[in-house]
Amino acid sequence: MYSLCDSIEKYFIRLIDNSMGKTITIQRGKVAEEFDCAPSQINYVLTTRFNVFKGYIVESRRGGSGYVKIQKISIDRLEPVVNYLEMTEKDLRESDVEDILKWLVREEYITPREGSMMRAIMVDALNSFETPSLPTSREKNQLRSSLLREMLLEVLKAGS
Amino acid sequence: MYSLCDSIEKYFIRLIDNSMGKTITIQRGKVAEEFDCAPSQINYVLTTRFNVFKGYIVESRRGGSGYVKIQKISIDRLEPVVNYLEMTEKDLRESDVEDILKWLVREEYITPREGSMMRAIMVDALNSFETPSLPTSREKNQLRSSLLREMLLEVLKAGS
DNA sequence: TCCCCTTTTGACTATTATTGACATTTCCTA
DNA sequence: TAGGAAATGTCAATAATAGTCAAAAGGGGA
Repeated sequence: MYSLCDSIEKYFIRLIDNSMGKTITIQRGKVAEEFDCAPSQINYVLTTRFNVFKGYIVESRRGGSGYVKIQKISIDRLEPVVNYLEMTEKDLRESDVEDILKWLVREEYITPREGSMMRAIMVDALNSFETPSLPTSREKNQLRSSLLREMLLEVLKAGS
Repeated sequence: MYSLCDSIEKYFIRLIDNSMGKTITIQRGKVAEEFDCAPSQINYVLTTRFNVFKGYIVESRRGGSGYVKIQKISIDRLEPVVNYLEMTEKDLRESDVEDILKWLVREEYITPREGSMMRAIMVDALNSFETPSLPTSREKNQLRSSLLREMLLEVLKAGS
């Protein structure tokens, strides 16, 4: 017994697999009309079935001639790293970040240049946070974790 | 699927890339007539697609023999952008950051991955980090601006 | 049956595009 | 030099999308 969102998911997957470049561009309203459902149902499907952890990137634009673009990406060797960061909500101390970056470079997940850039940016960002509010050490760790996670996610999206 | 302003944007980009000096001079009224739209539509396209964050400078003159000149900023002349950042009270919206990073990637000044990482820092990570003691939206924009400005200054140093 | 998780909907919000009325600037000519 | 013609600029209103969020509905297992 398929639910509505299962059907919509299958529909998108079929379109994507038949497309060149594994990318489709749709209009939310049109699809909602075809499936005779609320437009926000499409958002639900996108959020639950076509997010980056499932291997998809979604971009959209509102307004006249608005669209939703769904792109299938190849999840490469970065996947376990991102999964790790996603599963563990733990905060990262500065030394943790250093360790992880060294590991990422050693395993050639990222280039040395990227590694030093990430380190530099994270330090810069934290220093810039000094004013006007004073983040606690714990908040800084949270921020660090967040920065690293988002950077890796972006790299995953960008591919190669 | 393309909107009118998408078409006009493509038209300008084609003209610019085919031109010598990456500069074109057009007449607003003529273009509006070709595309059968309101003249102010052209201003809209210029404002949203050909601003300094996207790597373009627009000049114009009114009155008899008026014109609009669109110039692609050469990547080795980032000064206008940095100046602009300093003039606009160091307050950068997310979309400005995205635009400028896309531009730097497009011009192959940074790699897509590097662009993605910077984007992650300045957009995703800042947004995902919400605690009471931390920056307001405006403060975030200011932080963004200063990070981007530092980065551009680095690029300027390295580039020449 | 009851509970919890997923799905579905709808009201409200946000963003983008398009147009048109009106303002401003510059050139040309009487 | 004044005034009209010929351009571009500005701004607000409207239309056309998509996004968010919370509440209701549904479904499967203990």
